[in-house]
Amino acid sequence: MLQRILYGKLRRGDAFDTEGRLAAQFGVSLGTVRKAVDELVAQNVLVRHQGRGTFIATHDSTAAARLHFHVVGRGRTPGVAVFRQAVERRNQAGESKQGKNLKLSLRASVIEMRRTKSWADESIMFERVYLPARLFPNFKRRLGQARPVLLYEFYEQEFGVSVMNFDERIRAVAATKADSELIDCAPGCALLEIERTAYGYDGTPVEFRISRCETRRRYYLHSRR
Amino acid sequence: MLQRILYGKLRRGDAFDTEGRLAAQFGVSLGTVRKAVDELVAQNVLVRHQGRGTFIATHDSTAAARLHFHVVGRGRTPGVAVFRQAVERRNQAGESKQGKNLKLSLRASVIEMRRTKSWADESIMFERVYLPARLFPNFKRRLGQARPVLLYEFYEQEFGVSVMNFDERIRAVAATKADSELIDCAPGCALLEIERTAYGYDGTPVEFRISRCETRRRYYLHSRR
DNA sequence: GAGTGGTCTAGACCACAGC
DNA sequence: CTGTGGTCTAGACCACTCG
Repeated sequence: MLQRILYGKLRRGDAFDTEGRLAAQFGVSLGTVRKAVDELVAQNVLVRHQGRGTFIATHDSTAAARLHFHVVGRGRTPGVAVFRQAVERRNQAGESKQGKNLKLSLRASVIEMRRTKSWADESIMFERVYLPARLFPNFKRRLGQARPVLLYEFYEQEFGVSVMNFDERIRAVAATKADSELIDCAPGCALLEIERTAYGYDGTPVEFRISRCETRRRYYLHSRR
Repeated sequence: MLQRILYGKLRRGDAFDTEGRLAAQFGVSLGTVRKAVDELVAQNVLVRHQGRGTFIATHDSTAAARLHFHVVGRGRTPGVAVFRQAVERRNQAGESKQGKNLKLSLRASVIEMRRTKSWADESIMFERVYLPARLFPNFKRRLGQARPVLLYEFYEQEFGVSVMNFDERIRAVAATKADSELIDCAPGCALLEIERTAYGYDGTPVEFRISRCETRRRYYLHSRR
């Protein structure tokens, strides 16, 4: 019910309607509206601020970043920086793993982005990111020289694409020679491979990403508390 | 508020009080009770069944197992079996990693269990499990010849210890020679190392576990949907 | 049919933010 | 001071389960 409003015109971060107004608009009681809003808050769609109002959640908050950023340093705080970033466009979605994971039709076009991440002068991660071109028009031009670390914030601000959920499939793999040139590790050393599919409001895949990460001084954290 | 009742006498799986009765007992209205119960349901403490009543959640349900079992096969369904299991008791908690993770005092005693898991005739996982002996009296005797696959179900039924939450820290490591004798893989091959701390109702650590897992035909799944 | 949870209503009062 | 969300109340009616 409330999802309809989100699809409409509102941008993330905007104030949402008052609970009282919503009750009137939908012709239901306040308690019912509160329950519906509660559910959307639980799904990180809305954020409440007592005395101020209800707002549409954004990705720039540290809380949201924590939901999507799972590799953390052992001990000291991380100093993340993006090292290298290259963008390419492909028209071959169809049979590839990326196309399947993004649930694209055979000839839909896909944007590919490669980047490495550094952590305190050490190159620790190599990522390949795939996006359905349909959702990200003029991607290369809009990216320009910017090298955003938080991609989801960038997607949201530039394209209105919000990541709500994800699946991650994690494996241990041996570094290839190519890996060892991009990540500070010897060929054959153990790397974490994280394959992620990210989904939007409506459950459509909006990003597919494969990351390889060196984990001698960091780890992937999965917490349920 | 309702936690108090759980600490009391009720066993898991038991029927819980009626919402109406709870409202009367606590001197609050039905709506308030419903909200409180909602929260406990969200935390997997209670389960509602319309028309039957509210029950204390158990670990034997497949849903609960899915919350705690993250390594899944690629494609076909898994046939899990426990291969080997050894129990040992130690009186040295203190300075060890296990002791720290279980937040034990220096001289508290710790139970150690080692086991391997097989999946379709292939040995794929080696686990070391550490338990605070205080919570698991007569562990070795009570285990007897049983080799439970679902340890959490066993903890719950035999000791009344319930796992509610966890942290998992995941790394990629190279198999040692010892690993390769327990897991079907060559020395040096990449393994997933999963370090888990499990917590009870009150947030106390009740189990610490280190697993090494071969991931050529399976992966660790982390899903937020 | 009696008892349970599931959903909803139309109010009340409080805590907090911002002018 | 006004408007917002936060919490609570005391009912109502429905859907489901089980004897």
